[in-house]
Amino acid sequence: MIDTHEPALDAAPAARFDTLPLDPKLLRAVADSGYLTMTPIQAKAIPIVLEGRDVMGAAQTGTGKTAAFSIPLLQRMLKHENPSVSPARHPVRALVLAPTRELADQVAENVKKYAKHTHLRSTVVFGGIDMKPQTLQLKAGVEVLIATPGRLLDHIEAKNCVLNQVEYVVLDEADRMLDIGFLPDLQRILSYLPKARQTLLFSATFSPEIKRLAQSYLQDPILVETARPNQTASTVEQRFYGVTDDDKRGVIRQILRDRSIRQAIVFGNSKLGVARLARSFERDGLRTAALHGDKSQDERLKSLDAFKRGEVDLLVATDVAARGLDIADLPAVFNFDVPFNAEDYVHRIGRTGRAGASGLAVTLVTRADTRLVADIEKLIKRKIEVEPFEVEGERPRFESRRRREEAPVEEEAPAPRVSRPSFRPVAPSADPFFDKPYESSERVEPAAWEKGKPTSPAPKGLSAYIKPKRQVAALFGGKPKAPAESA
DNA sequence: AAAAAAC
Repeated sequence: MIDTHEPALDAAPAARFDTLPLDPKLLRAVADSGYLTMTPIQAKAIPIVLEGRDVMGAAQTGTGKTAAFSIPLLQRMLKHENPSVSPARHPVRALVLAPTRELADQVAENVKKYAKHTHLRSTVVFGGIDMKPQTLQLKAGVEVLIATPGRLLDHIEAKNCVLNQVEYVVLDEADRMLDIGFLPDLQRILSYLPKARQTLLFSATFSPEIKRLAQSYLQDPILVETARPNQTASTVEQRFYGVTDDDKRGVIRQILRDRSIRQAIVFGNSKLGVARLARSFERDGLRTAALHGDKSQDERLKSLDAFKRGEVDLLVATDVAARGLDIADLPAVFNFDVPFNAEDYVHRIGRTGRAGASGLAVTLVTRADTRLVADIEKLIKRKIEVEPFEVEGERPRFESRRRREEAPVEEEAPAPRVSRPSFRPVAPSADPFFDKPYESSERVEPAAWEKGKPTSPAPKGLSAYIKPKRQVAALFGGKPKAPAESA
């Protein structure tokens, strides 16, 4: 298990929302939502957003980033009406972009909640569903538009919305939005917006490359971070079990049973794998729903809703569910596959342990995952111990059959065995890297973000993505594979 | 080794 001790970074008593210079309409909505005090990211970011500054905000998963940008933006929109435009025309004044449809939907729900006592209208547009109702909403006029990139471009090109009056832009899960897969769409969208605007970037993970790239989209920004970047919530118990592929399903079932886990998300790396895994759990009698990009949008929303309502126990999902989704009191997350990007590990396990609740995150590790685990270890700056797992019951079918041929046995209650992917746990390392103290930075001007880095303009485009060569830790006690062998 | 986001 990972040492989750965190230094107390924000010892000051939590400030209340009603100490902020907010319109009574917004304070009432906040109170309606049941919120009294601010989380650290909210306490730090809201005053700065109110000042009109560009912000890059980094805070742990599940600490209220959505409210941290939407509440102060609504306040600014109430206070600074655009005098050149009649309010009756409802031009889009604030644009929020999110990387998945479900997340856009969730953000929109929150914005609506905070704006409900104001005259400000909002709507959400994303792909996979009929454009017409969205078009009608847009033509009726909205001040706040929440969107995924592809569908927004469709609406822009169809002239269903005009974005030349946008004063505020938010990139939720900003590091993903600036990722190579989204960047072209993002740049096209930004090209339709006025240059003079306030831009906010929020995420739980920001790599140094992305931080640098992000600066080219911000003006004189302030970095707000409330914990060491890329940090996982200290309330989440993280475990890594070394297993074989054949044992993975059984291990999950066993943990669910042994720990009496009510509900969990199981993450897989591929759509096909997730679909198969979901069917397998279904056959085992678990109430299961699948969520991935090959499902219709209708099915996706139904799966998520059923899970949130507690009608299904297991949500088997790709990384479409990794980021941002707020599922109340989710007790556990399983990584059936180790994620390809270490950042996604942080986001996946961030679905549990939200808002200070406790949670369990189990990652199943096979011998082939050595490098990926080393990447995670490096990102979260914590020593990872891969533990052996004691499996109850029979071996997976093909193995037990083979064993029977060799030595026929009178099978009674099968003895527990250890799932052994033929590696040994990591030896404790003396690497001081993992115990580096965290230096809190409340207001850091961009130049200081990258100490010692060249002060030349931030690189635009692909050069920002060239990562340094990854180092393979001798995680399983073995040597890194020779190139000839790995082919 | 993949996923996501438009039709």
